[in-house]
Amino acid sequence: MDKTTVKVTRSILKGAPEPTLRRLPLYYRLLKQLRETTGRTGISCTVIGSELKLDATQVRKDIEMTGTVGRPKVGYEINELISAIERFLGWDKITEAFLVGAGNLGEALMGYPGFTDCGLSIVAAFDVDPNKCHRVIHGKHVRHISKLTGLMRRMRVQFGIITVPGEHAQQAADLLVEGGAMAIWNFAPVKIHVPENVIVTNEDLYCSLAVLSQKMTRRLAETRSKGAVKS
Amino acid sequence: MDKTTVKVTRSILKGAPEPTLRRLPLYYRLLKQLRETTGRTGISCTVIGSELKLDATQVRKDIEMTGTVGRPKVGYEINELISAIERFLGWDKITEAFLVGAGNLGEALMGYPGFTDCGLSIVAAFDVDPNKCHRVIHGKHVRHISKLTGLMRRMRVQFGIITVPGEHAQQAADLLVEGGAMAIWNFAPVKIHVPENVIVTNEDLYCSLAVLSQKMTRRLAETRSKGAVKS
DNA sequence: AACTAATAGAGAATTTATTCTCGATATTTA
DNA sequence: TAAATATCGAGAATAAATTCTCTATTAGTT
Repeated sequence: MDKTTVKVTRSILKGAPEPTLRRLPLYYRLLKQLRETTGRTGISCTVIGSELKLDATQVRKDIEMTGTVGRPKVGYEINELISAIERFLGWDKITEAFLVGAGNLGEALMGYPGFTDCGLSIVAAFDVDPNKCHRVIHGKHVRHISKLTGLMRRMRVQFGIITVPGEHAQQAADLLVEGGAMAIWNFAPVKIHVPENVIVTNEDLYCSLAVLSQKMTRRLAETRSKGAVKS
Repeated sequence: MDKTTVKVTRSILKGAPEPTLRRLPLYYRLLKQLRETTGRTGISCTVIGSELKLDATQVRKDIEMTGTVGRPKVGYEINELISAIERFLGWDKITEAFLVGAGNLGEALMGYPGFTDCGLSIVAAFDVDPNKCHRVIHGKHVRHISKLTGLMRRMRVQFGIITVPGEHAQQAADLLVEGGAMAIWNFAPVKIHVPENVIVTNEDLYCSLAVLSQKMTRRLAETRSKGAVKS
């Protein structure tokens, strides 16, 4: 068993570091785009790095996690790399999802292009508001929330997306858990409590905003002091 | 100049580490909630940590960045801590923003509760589609995109939010830059190119999805092998 | 007033992530 | 064919983030 195998095995056992996981989609998108727009079949870390303004070694280590091997002087096969990323992230298999909260955000997600590439298929949406129910948005039915648990069990859907207002997020989570959810993608800006075996990822806008806000604040402080402070 | 002062100064000069910045809003939310629902005035890192399932020392170091000092055996003043976080992130000052793309996602953001707490005020939205213009959503006017640059300069708005489909994101960014944007919050899943002095933060759903997808994939692999593989 | 328990704060130790360096290899060019 | 060059892959070095350990301080308790 060579070194690469060891690393790949570890990546499967312990999972890739989160920073790596968050960069893989960037490579994925770039690769797909290159495949579409240009005719090239190979790519090197150097090029990927300069396109995305990342260190080439970092790109190489990330790619290593997916198990793809390259060739000196040439780089990687674009097609092979794309497949490897899909396989590594589980984007090669279809995951069906229920969405709770058919408001604007929910509707936006239902029409989100490219989720298909990630194997994510939102099969139905649910809402408490009867006015929002019985509609069809982007080809998906919106049903009353009371139907969620039953349908979820029956259809064996294991993935839930929460796009309800914060104050109802916990209820939504409870229903999804009752329906047998294995994972929940929570867009509400609240911490939801679920059993330990349920995976939760929060999409918290305020966390990103904080990063941006502080950068702006520091930039403003710099310009105010006429560039005296260098970072 | 004591040690704390040194650290705070550094946090102003170099900025806090991103992981810290992303955790501060979690504390902020918890503190606000505690202030509203309970009558307590003080809080310790231990409590914050156990509430949010974070290490107490980590919480303490994060708080240290904001310049707040606590008292042994007691902890921190909730009010003081809230203000310190607001000040540190720049959430104590109002930032006016223009939003480009009045689709579902844009509409969702316009109605997002709590942006006010972060000092973020979306003052107007813009769209190419004439059908979407001249409406008022959540009290904000939607205007035609052709008006963006002029209005932005006139009103001295320096913050832009992009919620257009990926294929138009670059155009939107160009307009915002032309209008004098200092910072852009990009919700389109594409890399936008802007001058170096413009701050960009991407809200890329695919990056989060990648983290979640891989966790699910690994979980499925574990259960398939009947728990033989432990992480 | 002494004792106990809880906590902040400082600094060390550890872990994790990123970047650098070098050798091996494949491709292209002279 | 030989030389030059770009790249991967491995490992070392560095940097960043997290966690641990200890001390001093404060509030409550006996």
